[in-house]
Amino acid sequence: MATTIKDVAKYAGVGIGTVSRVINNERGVGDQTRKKVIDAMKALNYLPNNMASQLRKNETRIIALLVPVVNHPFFAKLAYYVEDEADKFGYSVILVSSQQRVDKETEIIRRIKHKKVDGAVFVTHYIHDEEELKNCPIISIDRVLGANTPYVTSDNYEATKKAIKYMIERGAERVGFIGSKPLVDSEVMERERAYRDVMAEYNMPLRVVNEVIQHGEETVVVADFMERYPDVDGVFVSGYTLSQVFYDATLDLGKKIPDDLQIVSYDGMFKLWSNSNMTSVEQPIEEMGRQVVRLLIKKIHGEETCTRTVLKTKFVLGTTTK
Amino acid sequence: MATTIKDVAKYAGVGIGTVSRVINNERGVGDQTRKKVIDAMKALNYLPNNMASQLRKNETRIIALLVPVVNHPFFAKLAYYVEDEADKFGYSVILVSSQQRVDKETEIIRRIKHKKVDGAVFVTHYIHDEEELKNCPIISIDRVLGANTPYVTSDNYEATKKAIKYMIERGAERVGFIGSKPLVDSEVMERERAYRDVMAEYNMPLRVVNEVIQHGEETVVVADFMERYPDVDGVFVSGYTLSQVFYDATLDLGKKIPDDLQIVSYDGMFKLWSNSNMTSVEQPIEEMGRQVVRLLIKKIHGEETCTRTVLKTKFVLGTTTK
DNA sequence: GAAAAAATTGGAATCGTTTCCAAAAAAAGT
DNA sequence: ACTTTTTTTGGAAACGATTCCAATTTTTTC
Repeated sequence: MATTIKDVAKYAGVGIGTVSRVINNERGVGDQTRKKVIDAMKALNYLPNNMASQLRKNETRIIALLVPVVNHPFFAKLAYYVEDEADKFGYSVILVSSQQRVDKETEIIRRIKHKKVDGAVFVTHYIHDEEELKNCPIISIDRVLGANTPYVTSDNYEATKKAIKYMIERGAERVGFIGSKPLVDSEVMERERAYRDVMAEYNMPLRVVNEVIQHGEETVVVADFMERYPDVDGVFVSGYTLSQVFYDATLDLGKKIPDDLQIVSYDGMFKLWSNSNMTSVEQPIEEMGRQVVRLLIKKIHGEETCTRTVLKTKFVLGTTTK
Repeated sequence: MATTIKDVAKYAGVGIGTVSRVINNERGVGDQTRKKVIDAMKALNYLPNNMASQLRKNETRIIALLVPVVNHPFFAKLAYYVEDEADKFGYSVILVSSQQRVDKETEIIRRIKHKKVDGAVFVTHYIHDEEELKNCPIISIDRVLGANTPYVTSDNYEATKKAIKYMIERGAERVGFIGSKPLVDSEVMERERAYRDVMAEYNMPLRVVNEVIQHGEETVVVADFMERYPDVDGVFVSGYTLSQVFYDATLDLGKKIPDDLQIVSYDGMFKLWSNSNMTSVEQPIEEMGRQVVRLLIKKIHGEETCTRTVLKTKFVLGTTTK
């Protein structure tokens, strides 16, 4: 029953092609004609049917954003900026939380192939057949998915080096590293490499725990770390959840922060307490979100994109370092 | 270049109607024929084009979820459950953060009318022309949008009453209420009503601050409250952000919680500190998310739905009450 | 003022499904 | 064996836009 382009054409006394041209703001329509059409659209309360134009143009103008969980400051902020940037280009975002389930990723790939979405941003960490990803416009964050999948990341190596040296300069002598190892090849692993390099440079022994951590296991891993290295006086914590758990655990152990123990985190929680916050490497979430969208749209349109985009982090001083 | 239903039909040596029936799992196809078609689909690596079937069926199988911000535990969790439930019915969810902008809401209504989405869930708080919402499948949370817009809410009145009485039973004598007033008619206002009723019942004077709070103004409002009522020994805080700000502020003022001052929040933050958490009324987020989706899908299909759904909250004891 | 070039216009064909109707085949009833 | 009923099948029409080409009109050029 809805009014279609035909109704508008008839009402305005023009052809459907002309109406289409007016809708899409194309040039090549006379001024009076254009006005007639616009008036007709108003009079009939016409709204173009998106599904029809999608079919004809073969694009949905929808992208999928796949995150492990929505309820996490990093992903939530990322989702916001992705949505905001996509909107600027006329794209909507479908948000999917993989919640540790591989099938969700495969499902998104399926949706791309079914033309339910035009492309996707992957922030999750599962393994895929490289073949499966062929011709799928996908961009990932931090993670190396294969030759045809560009990714955006932050300067993990340099930022970690700087953070650790900062603690050492402020007196830390027994420096540890605690992290959660990603399942797949990811830039996140650069953090451990940076730590090892700094330790070598200063001739300090390694104090590392960096395993694949299941959701909920953080407490155990942290306890394990503190048991193995009870003498640490400076720790680099990789990741938001771990840093939160680690901080709480050290307080429970009666450590004075930062006097007994300095902490720096990568992507750590900013606010700890009324007047205290963690010294941390802050990722440029906004820039990451916007970049990833711009790259994806380029890829959707078949343009060339650079495969690796590294963005600068910010070192934010808090109260967990001297 | 993609394979279409026609290619499958030709390959299998059947009509396109038959193929369509197989795709949609309809009955009325002979067993051998069905097998032939399935084999053909596999052989040709056929994937139905969603846009085409959407156009024909006049449905997108997409719903929009409009929240004020994604980066907020309540909305993030809600988003997760909405997505999960929608997925069960074959719907995708487009997440939009209104970020305090009215135009985003109007934009969603536009998208429904353009058939970009089938319906929407509104969790935001702006005012709309009731006429504009006619024939738009929309469900809201907490908020009364008009006669044709059903909503889901929690038992605000009863839960608040219970929470306040709990503090009084544990010795609170000067009880206050601090909240953020919604812009539109909302069930959230029941909380203040409950507070006033309890105060009347116990013959206690009112200590209320409940205004429309712009984002970022919370600190000022809390300071204002503490200045006006420095003697409070029990406070009900409505809402997540406020409860966080309020708790920090009272600590800064040197109050001992819960000895000097008891706090209960509605939808407050659970974890405050390593071993402390806030006593609060916990909303049944999962149930709210799932219900809202089921109602919306009913509405999309033109079925009748009840206009007001009230779900039970849970009173969770923490360390901010005696 | 005629010819050439440029701008405007109309509408058939198309995108890839679903849906409907009529025809054919199979099953059931007598 | 011949109806009658039921099940299976094929394919035209439809969904509502865009895109292209040819036809028309307008503008420019000489």
